[in-house]
Amino acid sequence: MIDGLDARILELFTREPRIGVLEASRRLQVARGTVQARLDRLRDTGVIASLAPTVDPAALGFRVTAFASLDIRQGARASVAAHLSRIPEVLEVHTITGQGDLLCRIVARDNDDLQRVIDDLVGDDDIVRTSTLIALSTVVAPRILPLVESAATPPSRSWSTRGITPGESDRNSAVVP
Amino acid sequence: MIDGLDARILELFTREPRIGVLEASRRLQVARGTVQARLDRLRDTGVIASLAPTVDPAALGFRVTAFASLDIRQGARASVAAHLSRIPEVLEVHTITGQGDLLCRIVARDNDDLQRVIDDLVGDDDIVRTSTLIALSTVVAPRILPLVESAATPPSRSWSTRGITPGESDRNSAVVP
DNA sequence: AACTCCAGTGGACAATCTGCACAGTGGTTT
DNA sequence: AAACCACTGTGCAGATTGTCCACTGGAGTT
Repeated sequence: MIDGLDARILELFTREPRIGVLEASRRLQVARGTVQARLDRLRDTGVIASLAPTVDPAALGFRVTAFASLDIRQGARASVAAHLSRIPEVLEVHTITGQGDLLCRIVARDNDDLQRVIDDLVGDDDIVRTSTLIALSTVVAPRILPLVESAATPPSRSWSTRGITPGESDRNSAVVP
Repeated sequence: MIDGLDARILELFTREPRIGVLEASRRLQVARGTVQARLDRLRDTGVIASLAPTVDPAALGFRVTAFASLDIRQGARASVAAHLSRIPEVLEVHTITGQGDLLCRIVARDNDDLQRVIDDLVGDDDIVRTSTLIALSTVVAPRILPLVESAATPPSRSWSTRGITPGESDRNSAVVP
């Protein structure tokens, strides 16, 4: 899906988001248009899902993160989903295999507040049982770069054979106006 | 921590990241400097944790998401953490309460590939037991705006009393040069 | 009541960047 | 061989950014 240059672009923009296309092209030793085209394609293909700023719930005062596993009544998935999406502290919900039916990522201001959120959570009669795991500390913070690099493995791809290796940028003769 | 204007700024930049400070100030009916100052402060206070592009693992070919709960040997947390951070498919790890000791968010190319990732995962002898939950579907996609809105305390705060209500922007007389 | 503090306003400036276009090059594919 | 495609280097107009400035008005303080 992506090649080494894409990975380097993603890495650069992840580390220094405000860098801009022009400066990025300088750092990567490629033409500005190339970086621009790559970025456009990365957005078009969905690799770059969003350019939205990442908001830290902790900085908003929600210092507790927890994962709640919910057992729900058969066929009530949709209604439970609607219920959950109405709770702001529910950041993410997945259907999962295993004992539980749903796994929610939730936040709260503190442990007492977490109780309130959980009470909100289980306010739906279609939720049969819940089990909550409180995140005590973050061992590996959310990251994506290692995966990006591992996804870029093949040094060359059909739609991008050149521009991978740094230092070959001025091989073309310049266009004389 | 944040007020209504901050929330509206975050919402605007989340929905339309490429909007720019100038256009944002027009939409929000406030002075450009205000938006700029708010954004600076949101970054300084950590509310905006990052401006990095959000990369979608699925678009990189990692279509399977799973959560792995790991029981680890006493006191081996640090070494296990190091082990986990060496695996690119491990996107996030938390220490948790409850039966397991660690909760990992992992991705893989497909179900077979997930087995490989899990094998990598349990390659550490300090990991005693694992239990994996595969995410079958996303019921509520990762989101933050509802929380932002709920965090936006009453219309006024100590360091931001004005500029909340639209339509009052041109109340001040202009500075005549 | 007078005063200070602070966030917001409207404006101005230079410097920079973006979006877009173009022709030429060279590797790959048909 | 011809077509195709990605990349390069370049140019340009328009827009935006970063950073000043002086002033206004509300809130809290002395």
